[in-house]
Amino acid sequence: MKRRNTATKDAVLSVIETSGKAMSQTAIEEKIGVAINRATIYRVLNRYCEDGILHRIAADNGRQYFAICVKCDKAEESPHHFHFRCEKCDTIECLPIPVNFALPKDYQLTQVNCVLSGVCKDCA
Amino acid sequence: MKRRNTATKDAVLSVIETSGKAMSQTAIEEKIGVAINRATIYRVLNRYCEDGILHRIAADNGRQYFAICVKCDKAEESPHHFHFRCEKCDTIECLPIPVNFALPKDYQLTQVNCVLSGVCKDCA
DNA sequence: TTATTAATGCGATTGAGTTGCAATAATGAG
DNA sequence: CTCATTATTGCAACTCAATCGCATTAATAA
Repeated sequence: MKRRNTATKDAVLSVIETSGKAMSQTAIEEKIGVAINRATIYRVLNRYCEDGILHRIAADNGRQYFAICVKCDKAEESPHHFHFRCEKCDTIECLPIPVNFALPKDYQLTQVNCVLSGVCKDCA
Repeated sequence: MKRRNTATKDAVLSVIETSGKAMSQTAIEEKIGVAINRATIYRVLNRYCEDGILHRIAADNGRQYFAICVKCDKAEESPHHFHFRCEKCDTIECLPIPVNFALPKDYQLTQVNCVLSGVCKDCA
């Protein structure tokens, strides 16, 4: 299914880029300025994830956050990193800390989701 | 608020103990045999978490899982470990792999939630 | 045995995320 | 540029996990 360029898609990506952090649908809707339907935002986010533009973080508050990871397209040896969710400003940022582990024999890995929570340096 | 002993509480803990893994409310309700209200199960689970009997794992499928961690009461230096969620049998197990990281300056940590997903050794 | 109040069941509610469907609009062909 | 195709959007309804209010039940201590 070929993608089309729309103002909505650009606006969503732009808001996330500007924030420099991972954002939830709610946060995006608040910051985006124009009125965009909730379902549309989710669809845009999901498409970006499919296309490898964004990555999805499942936070311990049960919500999904979406981030542009600069490392994603660089084919690094350690694509998995920790995330930090600030309970005060409700944002998630990608920490430059690789996640290291040795999975036991016969386990097959498809997803890594590591989120540390607390108060970030800006809110401390 | 003083706790009271009830058959429900014992049954919930027993099911989790028997499974040896982390379980969701749904899984507990299925396995427990007797009919216990959904809200009650959640309340029991939340109370056990408050009391330090269980710990809560927020999985990347958006659901909560509850586990008895044998290490919880041993005051280890590394209480945080990885969890593995099997996408086939829908269980989560605590892996004996410590989570190591050095949080940047001025960050305050309150929660660690690390979940690896894929197929476990029993389902491979 | 009785009073206190924690625990439970039920139904309603919240909140995140998804889906069906009709309307709109981006793109490529002519 | 015009038109047809179909991706995208908005809206409303819906699913699912989890919570909450309230009346009822039952564990505990006096």
